[in-house]
Amino acid sequence: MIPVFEALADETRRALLERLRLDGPLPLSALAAGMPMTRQGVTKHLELLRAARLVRVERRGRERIHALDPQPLREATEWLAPYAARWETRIERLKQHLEE
Amino acid sequence: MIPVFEALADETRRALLERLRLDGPLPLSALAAGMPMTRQGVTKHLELLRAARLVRVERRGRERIHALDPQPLREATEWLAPYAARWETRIERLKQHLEE
DNA sequence: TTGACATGCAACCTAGAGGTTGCATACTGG
DNA sequence: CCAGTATGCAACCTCTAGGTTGCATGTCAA
Repeated sequence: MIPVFEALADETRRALLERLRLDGPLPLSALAAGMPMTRQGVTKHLELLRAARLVRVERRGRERIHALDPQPLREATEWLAPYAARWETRIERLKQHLEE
Repeated sequence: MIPVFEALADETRRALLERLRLDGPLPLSALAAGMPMTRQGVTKHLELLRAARLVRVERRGRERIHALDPQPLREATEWLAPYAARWETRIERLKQHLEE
């Protein structure tokens, strides 16, 4: 059980999550392409993201499709919420943004 | 320039931020008391939080008062916002499904 | 069937995070 | 002034995160 903030601490992992959010489910090879590291390096990051329940993996033929699961990010947002009260009336704008 | 998620990745640092949020500005000695580590250990974490602009330090006599600065947490919340849209729409879909 | 592609598995390397101990420095109150 | 409190500074230790290389396995396409 990897805490979500630990998973978010790494730039590579954040990039992977962004990629999955924008482009939808992808196989490892697609995720590894364009990354400044080896495929095996990306694999390790994906394993950690999976341990943090942020990605779900599903076999499809010889590929393994990785899909985003944003649910654990909710904990993170909820942890941050009380601090948001500190930076004051900006909350309203954020609320509106979230409701869109 | 420490990215904020890296600062949030450690349980001890999150505890320090919580403490500062709830109890207001505190000297190092007060923050170190009750922590399961040495004062110097706490110092290192506070230095990192300071590098991440999450705490401001101010000398007062022989004490150094540490105060929370929640501003950088806003970046974190904003980074998370688009993902929140995902679980919101999921909930909406679920609602609609249940209403059928 | 046979390459070629997608991935898994394991061993290995290295820098830095997270912690310690020991001592130095600075301020304060009586 | 002196003793105690608050903190800084530096060296050191250990473990693991983040990356590599090399090879094995499984699957598709012709």
